Amino acid sequence: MAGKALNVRQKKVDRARAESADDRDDLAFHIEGLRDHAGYAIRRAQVWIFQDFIKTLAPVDLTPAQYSVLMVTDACPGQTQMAIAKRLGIERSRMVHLLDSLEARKLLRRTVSPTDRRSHALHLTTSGRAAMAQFKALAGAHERKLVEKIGARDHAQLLRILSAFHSE
Amino acid sequence: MAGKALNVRQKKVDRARAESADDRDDLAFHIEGLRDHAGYAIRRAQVWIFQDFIKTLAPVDLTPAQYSVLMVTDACPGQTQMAIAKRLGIERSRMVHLLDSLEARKLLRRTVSPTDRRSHALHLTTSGRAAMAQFKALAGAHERKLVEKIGARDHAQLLRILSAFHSE
DNA sequence: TATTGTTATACTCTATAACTATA
DNA sequence: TATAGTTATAGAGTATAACAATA
Repeated sequence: MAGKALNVRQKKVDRARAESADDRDDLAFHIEGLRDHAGYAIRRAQVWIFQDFIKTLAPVDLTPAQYSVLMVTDACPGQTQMAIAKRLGIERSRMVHLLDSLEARKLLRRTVSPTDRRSHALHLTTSGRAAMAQFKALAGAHERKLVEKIGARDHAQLLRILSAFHSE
Repeated sequence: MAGKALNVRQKKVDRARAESADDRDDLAFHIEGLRDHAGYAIRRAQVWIFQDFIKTLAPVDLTPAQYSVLMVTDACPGQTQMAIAKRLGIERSRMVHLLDSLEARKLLRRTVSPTDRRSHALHLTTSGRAAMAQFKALAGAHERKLVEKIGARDHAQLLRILSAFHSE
């Protein structure tokens, strides 16, 4: 690579940083400055996980966001758009389009709340509830691929550590 | 110019903070179906971490992506755009705009490589190198806030677990 | 022919503001 | 007045494709 000579010169200038950079790949080693930043690591992880989720659920054409709305609606029917949007950290204007797509596919429907006619209560349709079995199976297959990649023990650790962010 | 983007980002952060600790209704329990999905957990974590990074580095108006490019260029000067983009998982067309912004601020400069005149070698400017001390200090302050939130032990565990994604 | 950097387009997601219909 | 849902717009980020200069 073109940067090798320059890198050697840099080692002389900054001996402390270059001490163990001998025959390892330049960039691979020098990314070390970012290795202590969880933000960088978590971005790489999210890219991998979301890409695998989308790929695994391609047969049913569901994104992570769509799946999360279906899961919460299935588990807790009758909630309003706003309640679910807040809970999942989805903007309410974004939620409109998300629900439009799910309603167009007859997986979910909005009904005007009898107690507050401004609100829309959300319910899965009969076919939506039936489809959840396949959705969950595919999501489970995705999660198992992640377990395969990082190991069951670290997977459990990861979920435990990240649970600190659920209520933010 | 840069101040506008900064202001917008800051508003986002302030609003997120203001609404953070409000609603613990029955949805909190029913989110359980997503509890076993690392993708959901990791998205929530990334939102928190990136918002805190942006807020903490607001005085110098640097995004996580800009910071990562500066860090790698500082540690390993003379690399080409493509080499750094590949390493950081940034699209090469996106990298063009990132470098435009950093070059406009005189933090970094592109020079035509003498060995391959298609390539641009990247170096920090003198003022860019000098500014890195403050950037690193602020990024360190951000990371300490994360350590405060999840604990030093889990922070170390998190970095170790997520390192599995660095080479993907 | 292949690659580097660049430009352009389309699409997704986020943030914001305005509008309506209710409350 | 305030809130739920909707619509519209602007800003980032991502994914592609095409192009010129160079290898």
